[in-house]
Amino acid sequence: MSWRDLMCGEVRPEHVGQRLALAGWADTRRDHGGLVFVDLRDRTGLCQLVINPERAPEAIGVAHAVRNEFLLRAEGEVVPRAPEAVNPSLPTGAVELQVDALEIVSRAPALPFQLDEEGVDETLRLRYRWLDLRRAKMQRNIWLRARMVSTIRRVMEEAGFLDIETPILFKPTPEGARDFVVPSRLQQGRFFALPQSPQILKQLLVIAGFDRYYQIARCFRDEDLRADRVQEISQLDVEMAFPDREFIFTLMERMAHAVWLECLGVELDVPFPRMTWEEADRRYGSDKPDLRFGLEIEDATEATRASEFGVFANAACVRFLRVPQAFSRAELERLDGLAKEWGAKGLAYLVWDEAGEVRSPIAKFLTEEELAVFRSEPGSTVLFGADEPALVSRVLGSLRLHLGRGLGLVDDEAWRFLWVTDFPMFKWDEEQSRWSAVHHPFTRPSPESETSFKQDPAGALAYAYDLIGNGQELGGGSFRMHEPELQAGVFDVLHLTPEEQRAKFGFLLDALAMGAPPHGGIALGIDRMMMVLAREPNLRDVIAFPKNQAGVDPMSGAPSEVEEEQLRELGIVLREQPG
RNA sequence: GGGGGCGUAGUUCAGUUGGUUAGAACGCCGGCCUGUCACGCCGGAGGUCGCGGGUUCGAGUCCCGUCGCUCCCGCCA
Repeated sequence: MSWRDLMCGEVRPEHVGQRLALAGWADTRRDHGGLVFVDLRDRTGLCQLVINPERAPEAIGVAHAVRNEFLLRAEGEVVPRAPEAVNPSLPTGAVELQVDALEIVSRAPALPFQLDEEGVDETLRLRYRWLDLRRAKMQRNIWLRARMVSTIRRVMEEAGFLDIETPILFKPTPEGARDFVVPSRLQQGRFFALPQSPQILKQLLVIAGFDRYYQIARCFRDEDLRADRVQEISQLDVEMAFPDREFIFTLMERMAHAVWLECLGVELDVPFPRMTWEEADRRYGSDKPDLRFGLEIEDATEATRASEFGVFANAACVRFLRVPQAFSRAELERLDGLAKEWGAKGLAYLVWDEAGEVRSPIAKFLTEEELAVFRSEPGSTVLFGADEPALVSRVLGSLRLHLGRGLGLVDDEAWRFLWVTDFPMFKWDEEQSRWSAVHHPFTRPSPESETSFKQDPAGALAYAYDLIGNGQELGGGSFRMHEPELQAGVFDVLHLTPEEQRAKFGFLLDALAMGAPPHGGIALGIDRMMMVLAREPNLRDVIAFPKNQAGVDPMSGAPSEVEEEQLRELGIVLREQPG
């Protein structure tokens, strides 16, 4: 029998009467009335073995040696459990295996942590990842991930996309994240960079005539980590010639629909709604709005233009949130502190108490007409942002998320996807005092901005789109520039000199000049999508062997020092001895 | 680079205002009972309170430093 046949936990009522060989890790062992019971564990749960001394005398001796996490192999017959013995709240089910033969395949010491315990220190879990991965939740997540990837591949192949690999050892990219750098032994003093994304390569593939490319690509960014950010990710990378936005949206919707159906049996509503970046920013204060709850931002800039209250009258933008709770002074002070952390000068508010009366230090500055605009349900609070539009968006958007979660407004059962479109093309980089690309420097301006972006970078829109799921950015894409002059024009705005352009991606400019078709595509983060699908707040729990927040693998100890000989071969001298 | 939280038994945690021999649960070891399943009962082992320094008659507890983990900001085209 194959290993697959052996996996326990798959034993179901329809197997009654069948002879089976099962393998699994012992979860618990109990002796009772001369019988020995062993629970075997695997991904889907537990299966109980019953070892009867009359039926299998040798197996009793073996069973007595069994400890938790011993790997066992048992042969026997699947029998129904006496109805009165079936406790539906217990995981071992309505059938059990009457054992004829039992074998200890592999032994184990007492484990460094208990597999059924929640909240075990993550370093410990990562250090003994092979044990951690045996736990039901991790088994489920890794299985879901495999199904997701296989479904994605199926949908992409059916749509005629060709899976093409691109190099891991490549070249530093211009902007964006820090590169992981790899020294070259054969070319001493020179370095590869690991790709942050196969962006340029996939464009070259389409230019080369592979008009529908996809890849589940590893991407690397040497930036600080977060609960939802790791340095090494997988992304579904897609590019096509003669792109059509409707085609790409429909394809991605079909893909997400198939993944959710295949993995969870859930039917997503497609097509996904769409929203321009401007609308998302205005109504949700975010470019990745979480639509699982309301609490939309409202505008009062015009309504307070002539207000007695100078803060409102003089602000470029006045917006507000109606929160269905009358906050206390202490709560308002905490919120004020948060708003200041996010850059606000302060947080003006109106509290509508249970009697429908207003309580607020600013109420006396507002006219009856103005108050009428903000009148809300008794027992609610109106929170204001009054400043530059970008700042108001950021503060109210952050407040909205904070309050939506804190007040339990988020519908945890919901799946809310949407497309965000019409992003700005450039943003002003204060530190370097120059324009930088919002998306990436190969993103095409929208048709309306194509002729105006050089004169008006601030107003230029990109032919770009993001896919959002439950408030997480799942990925994004754009149409690219197949005209070298247009690409060069964007580089100009980004202040890349012609020399820099040549040095960094002359090969792309050359390719664009040799008969490039219109092209565009999208990239979706597999890990992020898994986080949403599995409803995991931590990306590391959907990755088999993740690194910790310091970028270290507690299991292997990577990154580690190398032999001096290796450094010599690479021509590398360390400035300081580590440690 | 910055801010918050945490660090006590194998694990998860408690530990009062600084005060006797640092506790619980689970796990582990031994025994008993028993168609049991979070089994039950009895017994046992197990601790450099992250590390270093300081204050004090006395520090798990207070102070300083340091290390590690985690969450967040910066950063992540």
